[in-house]
Amino acid sequence: MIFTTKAEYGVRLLVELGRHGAEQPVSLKAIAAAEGLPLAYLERIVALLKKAELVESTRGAHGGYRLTRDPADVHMDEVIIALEGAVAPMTCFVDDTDSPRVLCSHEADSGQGCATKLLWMRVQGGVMEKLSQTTLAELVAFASREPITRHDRETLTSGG
Amino acid sequence: MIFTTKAEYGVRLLVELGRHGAEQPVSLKAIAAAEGLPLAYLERIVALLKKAELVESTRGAHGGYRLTRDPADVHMDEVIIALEGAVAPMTCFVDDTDSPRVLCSHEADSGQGCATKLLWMRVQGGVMEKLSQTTLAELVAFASREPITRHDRETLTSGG
DNA sequence: GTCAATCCTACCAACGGGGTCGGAGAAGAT
DNA sequence: ATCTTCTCCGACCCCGTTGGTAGGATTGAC
Repeated sequence: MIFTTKAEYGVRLLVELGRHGAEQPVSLKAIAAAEGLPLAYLERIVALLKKAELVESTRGAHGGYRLTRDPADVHMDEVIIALEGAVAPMTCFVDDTDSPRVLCSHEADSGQGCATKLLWMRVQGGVMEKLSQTTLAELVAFASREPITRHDRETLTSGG
Repeated sequence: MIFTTKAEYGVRLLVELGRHGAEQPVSLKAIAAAEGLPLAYLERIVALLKKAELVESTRGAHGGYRLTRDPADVHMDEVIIALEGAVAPMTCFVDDTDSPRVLCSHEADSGQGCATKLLWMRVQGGVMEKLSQTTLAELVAFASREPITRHDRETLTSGG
C-alpha cells in the first residue's frame, strides 16, 4: 500500500474544507460526522496540516478550521508530504537532497550500484509528478460529481 | 513505503540471474551470498517468481534458477505484481476489473463520489506507467555501472 | 548413498498503523 | 462568572503485516 489512512482522511478533510467557503471555520466534529470518520483520530491528522500551514484554526465555541489558500493553489505533493512524510518507494531509499548520492544500505556490500535504485527513482518520480499535477480544487469539483462510470475510469487517469 | 523487501529482494534476484547467462542455473545460495540476503527468505520470494513463470528451476545437485525469457522482455510491472500483488495506493482501493466501478468503503455513506479516488487513480497510473516502462535488461546494465553521481540523478528519472 | 540443491509448512518477534482516552487550554454565549 | 464548545496534546493499546527462522521432505548429479 502506498498511502495510509492519514493521507486518505487528510485529503478528505481538505476537500470538505474546500467545499465550504473560507469565511467561517468548520469544526472537526462536523467533518467527522459528514465523512463518517473518528473524531479523535482526525484531530491528530489535522495537526499535521496545521503544522504545514495548509489550514488555520480558531479555538473556542464556533471555532474550527479553514484553508489558508485558494484550493486551486494547493497541490497534492505538498499535502501528502505534510501527511505522510516523504514518499519513498523503499525503506532503504531516503532522498537526502543535501547528500550527493542516494544511498542504499545494500550498496556498500557489493561495491557496485544498487540494482533497484533506478527503478525506485523512476517510480517515485512518477508518483510525485501525479501528485503535483493535482490540485485540491480538482478534487473538490470531482467529489461533487456523480459516481463515476466505467467510461470515466479510462479517461480520468491521464493526469493534470 | 510503497514496496516491501519482497520487491527489493525479488528484483535483485532477477538482476543477478540476468547477469549470468541463461545456459546454466544459478543456486539461491550463490545469490544470497552475492547480495548479502537471507537464504531462507529468498526461497519464499523466488517461489512467487516461479509461480508467475518468470523463472524456472532445476532441482537436485548443481540445480538452481534461470530466467524464462530474455531480460529485455521482462517488464517490471509484471515482476512487481508477482512479488507484491496488485499495487494499490490505498486499502479501500481495489481495482476489480470485473466490476464496472472502483468501489470505496466510504463512498456508500455520503452517496457521492469518493473525494480521493481521482487522486489515487492518477498516482497508481503513474506508478504502473514507470514500472511497465522499465525492463530487467535496463536494471542489469545499470547495476554493472559505476556508482551514480549527482549529475546522473537529474537525468535517470526521466523514464524508459 | 551422499551431498547439494529445490521445495514446503509452520512458527515467531518486532514494528507500525489505526484508533481510543482523558484531560488541559481558549474563546464565544448566557 | 461560568458554561459550553471547540482546539490541543500526550499517553496508551490492539492487531495485522513484515521480515525472518526452523526443520524437514524431495529431487537429482556424482
